[in-house]
Amino acid sequence: MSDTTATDGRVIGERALQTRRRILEATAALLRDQGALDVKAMDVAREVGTSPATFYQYFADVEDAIFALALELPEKVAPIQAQFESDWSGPLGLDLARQAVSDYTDFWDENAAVLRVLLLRADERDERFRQVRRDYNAPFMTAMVAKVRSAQDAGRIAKAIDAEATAGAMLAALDRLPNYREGFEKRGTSREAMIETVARLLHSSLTGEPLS
Amino acid sequence: MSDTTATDGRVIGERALQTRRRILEATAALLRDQGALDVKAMDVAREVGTSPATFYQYFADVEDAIFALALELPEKVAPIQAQFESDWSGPLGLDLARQAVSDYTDFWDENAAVLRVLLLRADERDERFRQVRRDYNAPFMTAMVAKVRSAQDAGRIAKAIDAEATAGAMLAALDRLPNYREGFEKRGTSREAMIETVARLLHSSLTGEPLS
DNA sequence: CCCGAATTCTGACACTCCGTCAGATGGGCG
DNA sequence: CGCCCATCTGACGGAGTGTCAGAATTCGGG
Repeated sequence: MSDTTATDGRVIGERALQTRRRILEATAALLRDQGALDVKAMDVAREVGTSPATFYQYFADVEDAIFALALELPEKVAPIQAQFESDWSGPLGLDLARQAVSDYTDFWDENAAVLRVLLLRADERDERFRQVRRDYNAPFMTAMVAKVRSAQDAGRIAKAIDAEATAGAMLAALDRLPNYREGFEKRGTSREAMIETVARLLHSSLTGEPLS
Repeated sequence: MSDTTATDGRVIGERALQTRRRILEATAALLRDQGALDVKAMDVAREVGTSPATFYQYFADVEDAIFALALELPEKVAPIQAQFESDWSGPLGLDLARQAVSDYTDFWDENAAVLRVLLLRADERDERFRQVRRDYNAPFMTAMVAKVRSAQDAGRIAKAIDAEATAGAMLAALDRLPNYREGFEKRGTSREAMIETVARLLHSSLTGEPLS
């Protein structure tokens, strides 16, 4: 694990680490409140109560600070990824799926602002955000692909189905649906109903067991 | 249908409409090439070969120009939405689903840059982008919800499934997967395989017919 | 064809933000 | 206490933002 450095490359000490951390927190807060297009380096500096020059001591620009926040996501999401590795076939499978979907939804709610930028910049083909997205997605994908493959071996899912594409589609649903939650709730679909449904879709699509 | 106006509210004529159009095209091009966070009003003006002041005559800022581009999407996507309204049950259903998924994927590939900002700003709770997202999504949602409901009435999908959430999950897959295409192709999943798989997932989840 | 009025465009400006220094500050250690 | 080095910042040139007043262009009527 490499040490944290300033923009000029030098390894930084304890006081600087704290400053850097405060800058990251302020960036995250502004991202939540104002959206990705409106966060200015100068706003962050003001929020932290420091000079703009200090911001540039630690980050090349605002995007670079958001990138640093994105780097912290794979680690935070690891326990949830682990839940996707258990065996979801059999009578308890749906319960496991439900728990996994619920936890992943919570995770999204807490980290939505950073996740949105991560996905946006990766979609826009920025190589370093892509790398983080890969690290973030890979454990989900691997686990879900394995489920589909084993359902295919058991003859419960057609061979014409592509395991990777199926896993990708399920991850897509998990990543976009939290963003639609508010709209759903306005139209009478509760959080619980959403989780229940997505869990069943996931469970059915990954294990090949019928939608009931 | 209301007339197009300048930022000061006056209705504009033919020459101005053309200028506005050129500004929009330049904005779309820069959005594709540089990503949402990097488009400057001045870049757009340079690209069009006009003074920055002209840009501000038609749009309050860059986001406003992107919003104008987003406003054109619902109309462009209408023919594809119509494809979701046909009956997908029976032996031809899967073919119809395949065609719909293929066309929607093409649409995404052509309009990805604007769609990404539309979704981002709507996710970030910007009210006017939300309104456009609603207009854009509603026909898809209505059509897909109807399919699920009728499959539920026929007993092929459990009542515990929420029709809206199912439709939302499928739309989520359709909206995010084009962004993963490149990564999939690098790992050996062709565009055709992806469309085939998503079509089957859609077909199965919306009609309740087995995944084979 | 020319003129005046309406429309469209832009130079110029004040302001804010960006990004980089050289040098000031300050906390820990001998 | 005083030195040293990590850390911070004032100050600056450059770029982007957003707004005018007035210049340029178009167009209809005479």
